[in-house]
Amino acid sequence: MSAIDRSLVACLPIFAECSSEQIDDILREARPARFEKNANVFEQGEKAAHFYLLLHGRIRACKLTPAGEEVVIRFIAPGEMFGVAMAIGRDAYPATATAVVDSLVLAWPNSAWPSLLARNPALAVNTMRTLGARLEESQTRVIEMSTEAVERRVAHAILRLVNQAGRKTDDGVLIDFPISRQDIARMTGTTLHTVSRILSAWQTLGLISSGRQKIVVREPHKLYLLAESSEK
Amino acid sequence: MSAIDRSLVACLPIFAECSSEQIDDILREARPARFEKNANVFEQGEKAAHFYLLLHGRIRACKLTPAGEEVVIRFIAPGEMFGVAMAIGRDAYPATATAVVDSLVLAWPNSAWPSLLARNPALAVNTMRTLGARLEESQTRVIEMSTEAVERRVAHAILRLVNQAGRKTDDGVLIDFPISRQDIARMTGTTLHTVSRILSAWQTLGLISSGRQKIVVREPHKLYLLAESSEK
DNA sequence: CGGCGGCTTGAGACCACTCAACAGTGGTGG
DNA sequence: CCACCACTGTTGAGTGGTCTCAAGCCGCCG
Repeated sequence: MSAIDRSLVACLPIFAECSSEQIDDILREARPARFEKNANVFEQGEKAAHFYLLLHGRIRACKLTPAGEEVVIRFIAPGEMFGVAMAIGRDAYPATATAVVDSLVLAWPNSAWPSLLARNPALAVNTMRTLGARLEESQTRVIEMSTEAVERRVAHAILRLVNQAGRKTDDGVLIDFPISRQDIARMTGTTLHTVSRILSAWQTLGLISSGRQKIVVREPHKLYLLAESSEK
Repeated sequence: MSAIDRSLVACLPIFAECSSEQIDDILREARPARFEKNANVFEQGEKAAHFYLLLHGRIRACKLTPAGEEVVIRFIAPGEMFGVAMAIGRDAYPATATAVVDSLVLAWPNSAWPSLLARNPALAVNTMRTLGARLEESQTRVIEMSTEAVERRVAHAILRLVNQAGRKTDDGVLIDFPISRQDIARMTGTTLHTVSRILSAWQTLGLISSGRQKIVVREPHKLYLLAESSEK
């Protein structure tokens, strides 16, 4: 079991600098779990009992505002850790994690964290890097929302999705999981109506082609120019 | 020298769980430095050579967008670490750090980081908590900018400043460092004109009193209600 | 085949931005 | 010590991008 797992995860950045023995050691305490599409791995506010590594599938991390609106924090790709409340000193999950397609995860009990950390110093370094990368992405979003109009924000969000989940096809780059106008609206701080209008306009221009929960970017470079150009 | 320093920093959360010997050990590699008001401790994009702890004063962390606009990431209070590019695996500073009042910092060479970490496991844990707290604050800002109108965002920003830098006075709670309308605009993604109008309105209502680079919150509770109330 | 969830599109209203002019404040140098 | 200037803040008018409200379409699944 753990031999199979190791081959799946050994090359992940989170285990960089770890020896095979250390990785086996870490994996020994993990249990695999499957979650169906639309199932929650955990919910915001729930007491954190485990932390996770996504092996296969796609997870959406979502926060609920006091007013009841939902904001998409990020989409989690295979190979990423998530639900690491323990690492940042919290005892409840700060967001809700939902499988957007059938997903396979590894789950560690929180109690395993301190000893894993003590035995594997590289894990701490890698976790700090991961947190740093997420912090930068979050700050990038703050900056975009501070300075950019809606169309540019949507363009940046879609380009980010292309980087994280793009799959080349004959027509262009497909975002390789179901994503709705509403999802994009909740990532960019706008409404599904405005997103729909923008995507329709782009479709007319030939930049993308899209359908029900599906987006194919036909002209990534032109979309990039639209996202970065300072005029207009 | 290091004995003096230790008494200043021993109670900081970043050194929680560290023994006196460990703290002395950490401080031995640090050098104090002073920065005058408006001086930059470091600039965005500059190669990171040191990481810092603010002992006294106030630092503003600011990011410049490709289009040349500035966004205020945060204000750093005494006792906080900053410029920890090394910890998150970057070799350049991601933002510019400017002293908003005359400030005193401790500076460590980046080369000290790995050995400090190796010798003080608690430092890694505390750094992860710090990063986690910043990540949450950044995400909170994303959520506010996604879902709230400008007036509420300004209210939240000012309440945050009250928590971080509030000083009780006869008139109310003073934000204890010079802060302009422009600063608030760059924290909330709006313009100094709009901030000025909002603060003028609040002044008329008696919620605050303000002047040149000065804000006193007279009615924190009413401001809180304004920030949270779902109607309007 | 019916219903539901996702998507599209139009019309109107309004918040916040832009542009513009001016007033207070504090620091500086003659 | 006063005059000047740079910086900060105030306020008005007009505009436009985005939201809200509303209606209807499409495609999938039960």
